[in-house]
Amino acid sequence: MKAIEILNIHNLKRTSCREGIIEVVITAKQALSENEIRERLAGNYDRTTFYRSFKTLEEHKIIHKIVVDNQLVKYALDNAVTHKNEHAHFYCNECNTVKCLENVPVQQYQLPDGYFDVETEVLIKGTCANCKNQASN
Amino acid sequence: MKAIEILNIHNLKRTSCREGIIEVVITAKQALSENEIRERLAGNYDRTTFYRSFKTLEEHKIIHKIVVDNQLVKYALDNAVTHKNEHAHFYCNECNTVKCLENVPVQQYQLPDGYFDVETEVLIKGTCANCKNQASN
DNA sequence: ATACATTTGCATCATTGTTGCATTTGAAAT
DNA sequence: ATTTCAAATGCAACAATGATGCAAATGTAT
Repeated sequence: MKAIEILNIHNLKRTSCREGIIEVVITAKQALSENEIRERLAGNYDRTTFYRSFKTLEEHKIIHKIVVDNQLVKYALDNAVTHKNEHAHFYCNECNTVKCLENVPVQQYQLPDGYFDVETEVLIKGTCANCKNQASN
Repeated sequence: MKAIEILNIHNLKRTSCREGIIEVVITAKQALSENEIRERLAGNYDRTTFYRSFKTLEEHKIIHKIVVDNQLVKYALDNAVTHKNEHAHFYCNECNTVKCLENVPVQQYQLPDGYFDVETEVLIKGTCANCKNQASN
């Protein structure tokens, strides 16, 4: 799926900023921060534009945001695009990266009476496979 | 358990700021933000002092932090004090409150090979029992 | 090529997190 | 009770993220 197709499907204007963000996020192996996305982008965009683009893409469920410990914000392609389920996220304390665990679905939680859930976020913190290997060398 | 006892157990100096924060959090029915805690406190403390007090109390697992959508930060008494398990948290979209679901333990997630987990955060968003009742009136 | 709604860039501000450093305070020793 | 010193506080300063108003630029339908 190309960035422009995604924008068309959602009836969003095909601006270079939006297109660029989607392309970067599609090809990324991990969730990326605002600055990491900016570095991988050709154009030079204002922070506000970035912020508003992220917001728009989030609202259309093209990307989603993962926040670690308040302040570390990362973006990744959303399930709605990849046609997968809600998944858990993993934050590696060693390399500071966030990965979508696409094969780790969010579990159902039994809520107390009267509670109604809309969405569940699961963030697992620890050491990723990459960093664990390095540690055992 | 009194605030001073808790500080003594952890070998922390009994400063009025720390004591006050613990007392507020112990009696709170929900997780509270920095400002909500400040309002319930007698003394007037600098933001940095607050920040460092929270950090110290967190490090000693006396309180813990719940972050909603990056920016909404709430504090609550930690499991280690109440002798309970790691639990899920609930954010109510209606009344904007965060509650510890002490009876909803965090579930175990099966991670991909090589991944090692240390901690899992679960935040469930939706409507709380209180707000659901009001809606049905 | 034109027109207009949308998006962008810039300015500005709020909230949370963080650090350095001088001053104050808690608590141990006398 | 007084002294002493490590630890905590208050203040200043700064970083990252979120947010809004408004004029200028841009995408897209005509």
